[in-house]
Amino acid sequence: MKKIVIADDHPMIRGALALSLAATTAFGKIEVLETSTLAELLAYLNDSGEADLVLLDLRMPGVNGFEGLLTLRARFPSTPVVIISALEDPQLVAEALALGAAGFIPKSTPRHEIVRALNLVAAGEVYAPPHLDCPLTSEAGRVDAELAQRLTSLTPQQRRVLQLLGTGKLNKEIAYDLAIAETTVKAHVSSILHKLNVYSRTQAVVMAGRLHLSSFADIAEV
Amino acid sequence: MKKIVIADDHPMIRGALALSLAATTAFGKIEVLETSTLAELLAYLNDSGEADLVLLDLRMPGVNGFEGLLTLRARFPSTPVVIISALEDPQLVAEALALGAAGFIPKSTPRHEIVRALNLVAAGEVYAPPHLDCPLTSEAGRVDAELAQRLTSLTPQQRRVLQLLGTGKLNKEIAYDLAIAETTVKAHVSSILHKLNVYSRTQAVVMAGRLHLSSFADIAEV
DNA sequence: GCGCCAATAGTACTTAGGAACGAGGCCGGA
DNA sequence: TCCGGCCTCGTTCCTAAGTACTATTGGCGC
Repeated sequence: MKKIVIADDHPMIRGALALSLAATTAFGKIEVLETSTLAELLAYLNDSGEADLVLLDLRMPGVNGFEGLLTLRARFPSTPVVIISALEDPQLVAEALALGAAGFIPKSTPRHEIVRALNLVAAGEVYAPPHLDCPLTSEAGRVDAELAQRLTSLTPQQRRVLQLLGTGKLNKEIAYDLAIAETTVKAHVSSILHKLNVYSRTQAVVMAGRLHLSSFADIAEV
Repeated sequence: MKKIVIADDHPMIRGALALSLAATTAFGKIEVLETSTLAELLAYLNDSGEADLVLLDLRMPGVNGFEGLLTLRARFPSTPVVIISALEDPQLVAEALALGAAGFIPKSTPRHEIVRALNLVAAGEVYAPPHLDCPLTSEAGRVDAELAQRLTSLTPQQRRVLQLLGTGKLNKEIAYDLAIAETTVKAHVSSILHKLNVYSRTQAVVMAGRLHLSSFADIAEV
């Protein structure tokens, strides 16, 4: 019995995805749960242990970018996450996959294709929309792709630290939040700075912040 | 002879605005210049002194949010800046005006209304799209409005410092860039932190970064 | 068992950040 | 003319940040 969680603030989308899941054979017997906020999703995973798959909307109340994906990858590294999104910017897809998403399914994808995608993911493969031309080499996304590359080189705990860094917290506060010593936080921060090739926490925050939102800003203008 | 600069990366828009300017009587005799990048605009203003009006597109290559407006307000506080934008989110308008824009003209505005808006601005008034309902009280924009309010309380030099802070620069680097002593930079940073009601440069950067991009992210999802 | 790596944590050290003073110059408004 | 705000710069002091080591633990693959 596989546990699959759908996280999307739009009930209609959740319903459609649940239908597609029901039509997917590769998972065998499945149990589908739905949540409408990131907090709800995290609370559930914390209580009931890791799920076997998470379908995550990129845009949820209170979470604009890849924060949700990053959080999930950090706290539950072994749980595959498929990104669901109304947007299908190649750069966005590239970043999502670089950040460890197991797939990227635009909401405009036809049902049968969604089923095919889910079967792929169930088999451990990575799914990307086929009509997007080689996303990783798109010229505009090169910088972000490299940035995403660097972010993926972070360990789960380091991602947690980076996330808290992004809220402007002090090392001491981060240590308290993660229940570890401040020296350990410093060790993580040093490692993060090296991996991101910057020399101050502020620069690290700027880089991370860019990834969270830049993709949206770039396509906001019609 | 009034000097007016149009900054927009789209030639068609520039042309349309130039036409509207030609039909505007309140400025008297005018000289219209066009630039397609923010850097070009700044270079021109640096060389030839302040203009009498700048029409600035919100979305230019390399500048996603209010960075251009902030920069202009910081370096040339007495030059009125009218924001041109394809977007007309009330919150966006509120923020732009709070940041000192002399007006906000959506690209969908009909020609005669643009002329009316420019006449208003020429008379020292502030123009906002009339069909947007009391932008400053929109519930979702309250936080950002307050934030914008705080940012406007910064002095021009402090805005310059904040902008450099936003790139992750050290105090020493900021001092070098602005050709002032590091102690002076520290004084500015301290003042900025007080005004923004935060206690570290990183938090200040996060706040500023939120304003630059949040509006775009909030409306990116259709 | 052995080696690798993430995570933890410690010590010692240097530098950056920031607060809290004071103080002088400049400029525009009352 | 005086006052106040902005910008400048200095001193002193404390804390936060970051580096450079070392070391232990536990998991995971060979």
